[in-house]
Amino acid sequence: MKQEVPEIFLKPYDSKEHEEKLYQMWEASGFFNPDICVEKGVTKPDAEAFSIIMPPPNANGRLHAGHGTDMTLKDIMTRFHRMQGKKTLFLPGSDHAGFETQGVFEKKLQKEGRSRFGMDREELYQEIWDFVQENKGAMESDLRALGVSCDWSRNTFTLDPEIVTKVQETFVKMYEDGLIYRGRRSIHWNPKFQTSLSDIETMFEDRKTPFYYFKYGPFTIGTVRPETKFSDKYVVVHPNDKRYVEYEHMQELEVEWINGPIKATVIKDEAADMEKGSGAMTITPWHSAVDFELAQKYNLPMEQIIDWNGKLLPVAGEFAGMNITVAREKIVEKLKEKGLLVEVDEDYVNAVRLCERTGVVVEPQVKDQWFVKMDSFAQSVLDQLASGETNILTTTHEKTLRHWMNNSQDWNISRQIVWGIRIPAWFRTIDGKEEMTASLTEPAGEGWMQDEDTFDTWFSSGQWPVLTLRYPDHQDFKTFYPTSVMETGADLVFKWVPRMMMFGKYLTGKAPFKTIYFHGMVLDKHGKKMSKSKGNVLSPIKLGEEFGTDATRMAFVVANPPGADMPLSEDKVRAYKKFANKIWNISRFTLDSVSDMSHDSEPSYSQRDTEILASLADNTKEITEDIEKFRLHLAAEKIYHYIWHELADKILEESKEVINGEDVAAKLARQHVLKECLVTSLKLLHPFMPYVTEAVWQELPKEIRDRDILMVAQWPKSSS
RNA sequence: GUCCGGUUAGCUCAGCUGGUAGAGCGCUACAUUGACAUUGUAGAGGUCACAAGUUCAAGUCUUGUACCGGACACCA
Repeated sequence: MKQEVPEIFLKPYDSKEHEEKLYQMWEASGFFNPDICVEKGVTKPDAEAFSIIMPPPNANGRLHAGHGTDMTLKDIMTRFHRMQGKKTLFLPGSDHAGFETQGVFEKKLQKEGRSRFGMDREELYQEIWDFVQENKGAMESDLRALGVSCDWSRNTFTLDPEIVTKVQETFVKMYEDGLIYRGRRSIHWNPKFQTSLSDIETMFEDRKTPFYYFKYGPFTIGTVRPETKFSDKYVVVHPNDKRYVEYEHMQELEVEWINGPIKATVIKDEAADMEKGSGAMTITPWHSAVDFELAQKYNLPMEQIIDWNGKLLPVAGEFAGMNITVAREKIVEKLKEKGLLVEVDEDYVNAVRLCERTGVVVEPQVKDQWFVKMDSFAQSVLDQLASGETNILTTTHEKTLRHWMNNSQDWNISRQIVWGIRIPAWFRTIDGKEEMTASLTEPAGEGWMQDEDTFDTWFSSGQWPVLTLRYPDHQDFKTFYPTSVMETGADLVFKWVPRMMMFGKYLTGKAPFKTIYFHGMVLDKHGKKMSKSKGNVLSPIKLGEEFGTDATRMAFVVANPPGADMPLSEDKVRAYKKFANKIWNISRFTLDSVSDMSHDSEPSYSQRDTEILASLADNTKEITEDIEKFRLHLAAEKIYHYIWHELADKILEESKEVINGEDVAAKLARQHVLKECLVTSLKLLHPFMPYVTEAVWQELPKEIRDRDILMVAQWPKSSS
């Protein structure tokens, strides 16, 4: 009985016609959820687990090319393992992205002529919450458009009440375990956004800054920051510096300085670099991390010169109240008038520390903050790598991470912003004595005030695998922890990844993931960084609309090995759009060729038939292995190559003769072969190009498909 | 300064455990009522930076050279 080939195949594949419908079908089927897969019998109850956690995309923006790679790679692995019959969970979530979001929101306020200062804490929080909810919805619809097969029923937000409580509990536990301390230390201060930052939230930028040499008593000192020098009462020289042998350690001298004579003390310490300038420097402990350490070493007094807004304090005398950028020139002018300016190096290039998110110049300040002791945690991360409990696919990133862990600093986790999880610490002063404690609820007794600060965003996202799987009691935690793979951007190698490793091990005793897969950055077709200002940004959503999501996904994975940056061009995406259409036409041809085939008859294969099936099995084996071993870029290329240059170019071409020939037995055998090639190819390609393969699958006669939905069909066996 | 990379077709890049090289774009020719104009088919194009070594065999492993680049650190 001849079956008509569905009409839909008569025109080229139109992604727009299918994608949304198919996603809705998948979602409605419930098969994104591993529990439902078990319930409905597509996964065995005792099947092995495969789990992957979505790095929470920030809830303040849309999906960009980086996310495109990220989500595509994860979804490929998810779909593959699901088809292999594993209990497969891809768990979605989003991150409140503390300071970053508040920064974005404050810019919005600025545009509206408003400011967060003076706003009520609750009111501000609520406004940001609403702002984020909107963006969060947009982000989630972007993920759906990309065909991401994650389990939306488990969608988690870092500010869900349950998560907030868990994060606070971790703080209390760490406080009680002595892993967190309150310290008065030199921190990075963002004067515009009024918060402290951790090292990794800052970056350096080379700027041409005049380098001034001033006369300081008998010394010549060099500086790029005269505005901090008002109360510099200590001059440091190297103990071996022959120029200064006549001065002794702690010797006092009277020197003429900015606002008149002061008493200066000589410090001899190896921190002074004899090669640099005159070899003598004065120190400003409050506004320099290096100076701060020296001051601590010798127990020197510290004085704040610049206030929290970047203006000079009364210690600056006539310059008090001035913004430091304005004050600098005036101070230099005054020193020049006093004859204390020796020389100016106008070509000096200085590395200025900036806030990574906002570009604001960061001011070192001394402040009481919460710090995580990193020694034991850094060791824990190193141990996880050394023992092989966690394996990083790319050795170069493993080296980077090791290097970072061997040089880790204590981590400042307090932020002076409201958008985040409030630190559950309490302070009070009783009889002039300060007390503090950590507790989820207000401690007993009078006068306790909760810390106003919130956690650094990485403090919560660092616990993500543990939090999303509902440690410690939930069944998800028992089934899916440790997660199988952490696939994320290489830029997170020392931001997010080690924090998850330290928290995961600390809280559960087990590393949070077995394998770490880093992908690189998506660059433009010339290998340049994508940026809005250059106008070379490619949006995965727009590419999907123009060329189809399948084509976009293929472009993100082919020739994109772990760890390396990848240039992306529209041409590349367009090429895979052609491929989607090729699948469409192969399917049409095959369905037409097998339309009068008898499915229950036993074929008698020719030698060539056997060869074709053997080659199919070989390809299946290689592609399966490539995916299992995280060589997704090779698997994608192989399936592409097989379908186009073997199946279409050779097998289909040579089959025309057999199908149209007189030999009924040979025709029947070849029909079985073609059917097998099509079904297997669709399955192999499905993780990469889910839409077009599913669209074809839905048109296949029931006799030749093992499940109604390709997404949960059984992965082909590689041995024939 | 410390630590990492890279050098393969005109361009941008793949190439897993060593077996004389691949993709996309570009280029050339042919093909349009028989799966495919949202094109297809065929083809040209590479002493795999250089040198030495290991090996029966090196783009692939080792060492060195040259030239590019990245990350981190540094505000005297």
